This record gives sequence, structure tokens and C-alpha cells, in this order.
Amino acid sequence: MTKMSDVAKLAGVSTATVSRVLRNPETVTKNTKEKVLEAIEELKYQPNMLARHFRRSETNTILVVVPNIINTVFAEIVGGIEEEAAKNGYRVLLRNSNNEIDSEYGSVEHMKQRQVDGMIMLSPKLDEDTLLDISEKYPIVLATAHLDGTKIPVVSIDNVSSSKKATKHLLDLGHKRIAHISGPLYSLISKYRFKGYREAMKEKGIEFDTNLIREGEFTFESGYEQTLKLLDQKFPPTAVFAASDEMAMGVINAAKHRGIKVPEELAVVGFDNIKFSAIFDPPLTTIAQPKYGMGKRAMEMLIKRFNGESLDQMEHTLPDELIIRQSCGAELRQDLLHN
Amino acid sequence: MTKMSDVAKLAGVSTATVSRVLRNPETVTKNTKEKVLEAIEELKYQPNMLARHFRRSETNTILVVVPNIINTVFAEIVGGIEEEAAKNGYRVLLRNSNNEIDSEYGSVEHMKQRQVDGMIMLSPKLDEDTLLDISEKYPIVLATAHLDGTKIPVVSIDNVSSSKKATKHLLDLGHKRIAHISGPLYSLISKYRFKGYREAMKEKGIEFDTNLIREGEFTFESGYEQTLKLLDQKFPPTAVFAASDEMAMGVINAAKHRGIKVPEELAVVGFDNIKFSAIFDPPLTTIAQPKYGMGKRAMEMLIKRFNGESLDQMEHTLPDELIIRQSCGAELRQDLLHN
DNA sequence: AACTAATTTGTAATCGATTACATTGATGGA
DNA sequence: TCCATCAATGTAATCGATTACAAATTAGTT
Repeated sequence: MTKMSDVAKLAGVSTATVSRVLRNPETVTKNTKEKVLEAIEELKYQPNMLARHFRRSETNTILVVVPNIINTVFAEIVGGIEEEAAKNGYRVLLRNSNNEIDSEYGSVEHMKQRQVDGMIMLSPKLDEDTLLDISEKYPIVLATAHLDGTKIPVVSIDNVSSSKKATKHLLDLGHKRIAHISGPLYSLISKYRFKGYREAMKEKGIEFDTNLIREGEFTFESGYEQTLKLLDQKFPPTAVFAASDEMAMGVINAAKHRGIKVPEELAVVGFDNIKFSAIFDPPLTTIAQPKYGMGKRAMEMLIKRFNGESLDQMEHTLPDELIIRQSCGAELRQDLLHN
Repeated sequence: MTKMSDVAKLAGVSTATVSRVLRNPETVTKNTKEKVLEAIEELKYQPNMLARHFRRSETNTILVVVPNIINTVFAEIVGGIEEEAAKNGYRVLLRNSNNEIDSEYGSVEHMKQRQVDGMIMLSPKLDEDTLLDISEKYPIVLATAHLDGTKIPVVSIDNVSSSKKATKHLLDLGHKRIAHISGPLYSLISKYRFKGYREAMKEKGIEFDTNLIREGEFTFESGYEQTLKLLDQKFPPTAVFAASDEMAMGVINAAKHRGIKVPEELAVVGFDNIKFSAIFDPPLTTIAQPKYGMGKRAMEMLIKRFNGESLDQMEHTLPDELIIRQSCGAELRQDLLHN
């Protein structure tokens, strides 16, 4: 491995000058710069990054902590992060937390040891105080998390208003007995989506009915099981708003299993707009999160923190969109929608 | 940041001894070891990893190059890699190549500069000679690639025999006009899956019909479009074997679009067994790749290379499995299968 | 006890790029 | 011409852990 001193010798300058050519070219004469660049070319010199990282104690690497990379929502966000990171010369270290809080702590330690320059956590399980504490000392950005009026940089959609919108859509279609299958309620996201549902129902003057509420785990299986329970009740719902597309698929398959037609006999709305939602039968009506864009934005914010720029806002709320497809039965009720 | 010399001073020993306690505890007296550990505890000392990496010129990091992390197949493999890596103290750097060959070159450069200890490439686009060249000098493992009798460590299923099995399954169900929608044919995987199809057809004595062959891109959309073309022919197929589940979903939706019933009028078999295949309507009959296991195995092999252990075999062929669900219509033809 | 061999610990060089500070040289004004 | 100022370059310390080698200590043998 040729090193900087080899280049310096060949070019007839000091290592300091070589280093300057590489990092602050404007402080070097055009003439010497050329000599050095020629030497670099000739020797095919490439700087030893480990030495550089050590000396400058920075790594050009960020850590992304994901509950589970197999989940398409997270995979897409990671895709956005990766693209933006690569564009700016950063590398992405990936860590599956498996939803274990200890693993999240481990990742934080990793950053404290300065093995990475900063980190992005998706749907963290750590409590707000801990996160705030970390955020004060280290560059961290959260995504898919929602913390009211916090000092921690967060990228998210507005989970309350979006699920309110989804629920209202079902209300507009004439439904009154709308069930909600939430995510696990220890998660803030789940709570906010639940809240949006309740607000929409309340505004329409429909009394809250606990029989129509079920806690799922964002998974297909949980959506399936909870739906069977909902359908087995004396007064089953005519519509279901599920807090994730995967669960919505579970809802639909459970209905099919019971011989109930979607959307004719049961309208379904999901959340996330994952890729397979459009392919599913019937295609899912859902709230689209700009997953790729969220990843990109999170990385942009992190870079701003690296550069010491102040973040004009801490909460970056990206736009969501209600995508109307067939699972909600809107096509059957054009009359109701346009009044 | 407290450093090793601080610990040494407090414990009344030299930094060399502290270093030994950390890395070769067996060469140090029980007594001094305790002193040092106490000092470490007291100062809450954590070694500076950047310094260590620099000095030892190793990083405990591996690079995983993925064509696209959003693809569930790759995401699952990465999941397996990550788990095994974490278990062995390695970190995973993720890079999307976006299927661009230049990006793959860039990743190789990254390894050559020793910024990572080794790398795993999923479905590489680089040609075999280049890969062989790299493999001779650096620790690299390929996954989801298939190179006949090569010296490069590879983890894969047997794509030929598995698609032969899939095709035979359709033949056993009585089909003769079986179409194949392949992946892009520049990819070796696609070629092998195509080969398996041809072999099965040939063994059954069915003449090869180019009208039943279509080249797709592994995507839903390509499966959909190619199916429409297949169905528009004078003698459309009665069955389709698609080289990926996503394409198989495209096949089914295209059939539905044309009012053709699956599996009654068109039997479909896919490949990969992605998560959503089981949820799809009808659930896909498909070849299951042990995606998680492939990632795990790839990482195990890489670690063996790090440790200088010789790899007993270069090609690790993991078992695949034909998962029979509804899309192939096997249920309708129990009589044929069990004769 | 005397000596060798083996074990434990210490000293100091080392990895290679960066950068504070020193030096040299050039430019310009009086 | 002489001195002050500024730009360009060089010298050498530095980052912190590791490790080759040296020194010191202990154990083992006769």
C-alpha cells in the first residue's frame, strides 16, 4: 500500500502539502498541486481511510437502527436513507433491533464510542427522556416516530390527521359501525392512529364502541385473527380501518374465509401503501406514507446537524395521501361521495 | 474520553498490559488482570475503536451489496446476514447498487481500500472473471448467484433442479402448454431457471415452443404485461411458470383482468416464496428459497475466510422446496398427482 | 545455591494522515 | 533599500491502541 509519504517523496514536497492538496486544494499553488496530483496518479495512491478516520475522529458513517429490515415499510425508508447518504459521501451501517430495547441501547453505545458520526432510528422503543438526552449530545434523527413538541429531530407524517382522514372516508361512504384494528398500543404511532380514528367518529357524533376496537401487531396474522373476533360478534362492523396494510390484508382474507365479500359486505382501509397493496385483491384503499422521502429527509436533517446548521424545525411532517382503491367500496358509492 | 494510558496509570501498569488484559487475558497474571479491570470499571473506559481499527487495519465491518433493498428477497437475505454478523461481532454496511455495475465496482474499491474486512454481494452483475480476480485477493462471498464449478464462494439453491421440479409439477397436473416467464436473461439465475424449465419439458417429450417463452424483469409489472401477450396468442398456455413470485402475481392479475380463472383455466407457479405469496389470492404455489438461511450461511462462510479456515466447498447449495398452494390447481387434480 | 527456561511486564516504535506552529519566500509600501 | 504582511510550504507532534523486543521476575532443575 503506497502511503502519503511516498507521494510526497515522488512529488518532492512534504506530506503536509500532499494532505493539503487532498483536503484544502485552495491553499496550494497551482504548480505544486499539479506535481502532487501527478504523483498520486502515478502511484495510484489512495488515502488510508482508517488512518484518516482515526486522526479526524469521524467515520463518514451513520447508523440506521431498524426494528426489522424485512418489513417493507422500513426497507423503503432505509432505501431513501441509503440513497441520500451515498450522494453525500456517507456510508450506512444497518442494525436490526428486532424490536428489543437492549439492542437499541447497544446502538446508542456504538455511537457514543464514536464508531459512527450519527444515527437514525426508525420507530424507536426507547422512551422519550432517554432519546432527548441522547439527542442533546449526539446527532440523532428519528423517523416514523411522533413526539409532540419535542426537541428531537423527527421525520414523520401526521398520524392523527391521516387516520382521521381514512376514517372519515369510510364515514362518508355511509358506514357507522367502523372497527379499528390498531398496532401495539405501547407504540406512539399506534396511539396516534387510534386517536385519529376516535376523533373522526366523534365529529360524526358516533358513540365510541369498545367492541369495535382490537389491538393487533401490525402483522398479517394479527389482522386476520382480530377480524375473525370482530366478525363473530353479535353486531359485526360494516367497515374496518386497520393501522397497517399488512393487517388490512389479514382483515380481507379473514372476511373471505368467512364468505364475506370485500368491499360489498365489509369495507376495508389500510395504512402505509406498501407495494403489494396495489396488487392485492381487492386492491387496498390506504394512507400512503412517503417512505422513501422520509428516509431521504431524515438523512438530510442528519447532515444538517453534522454541519452544525440549525434545524429550522424539529418536526418534519411530510404529506400523506389517501389512496382510494377498491377495498373500501368507494366505486360502489359514487353517489355518496360527491354530495 | 479516557484512554488506555489513563487506565494504565490508575492501575499502576503499562499500556501494554492494559492492552493485553483486553485482548489476550491469558497472558496476564490474575492479580494484575483484576487491578486493570477495576481501573477500567472505575474510569468507565471504552477503547477507541477508530484507533484500534487503524492500528490493526481491520474494521469488524463487512459490506453487503444489494441490487435493491426494497426487494423482499434481498431484504430477507440481508436480515440473515445481519443476524449472523451481529452474533459474531461484525457490523454490516449496506449499499444499494441499483443494479448498476459501476456501483458494484465502487463497492469493490471500498473493500480494496480496506474500509471493510470483506464483502457479500447479492446477485452481482460483475462478470465472473472480475469476480474471480477479486476473490483471489479479498474475502468475498456471493449469494443468489450460481457459477458452475467456480473458485468463488457462493451460496445459492440449485436453480436448475428447482425450476425443473416446479415445471414437472405442472406437467404432472396434466399441462402441456406451459409458458415460462423468465427473469432478464443477462442474469445467470434467469438462465438457470429457464434451463430447468426446458429440461423438464424435454424429459416429458414436449417440443420447445418459443411462443410460450417471455422475458420479464422479475417485477410484477413485467409479469403482468408478458402474460397479456401470452394470452393474446392463438394457442394460449394453460399454465405459467414464472421465475419470481412478483411476476407470478402479475400473471394472476393479468389473467383476472382477462376474466380467466386461476387455477381452473390457468395454473400458475412462482419462485422465491416471498411473504406475500401465501396471502395472495389464490395463494401461490412456488419454490421456496431459504432466504434467511442463505444470508446466514453467506456470513458464516465469510467469517471462515476471515479466520483463514479453508472452505470445504466453494458452492454451498441450500435445499429448496416446492410449496404447493392453490395457484397451480393441485387440489383440483388430486387424482393425477397420486398415481 | 546456581543456573536455565519460562512467564510476566515494560519500553518504545509503529500504523498513516492531519495540523499547529515554524520557516521561507514573495509582495508592496515608505 | 528595508521592513511589514501575507501566502506557501515544511517540520514534527499528534491521535490511541498494538506489539516487537527488552527487561525483569518466577519457576524448575541439578
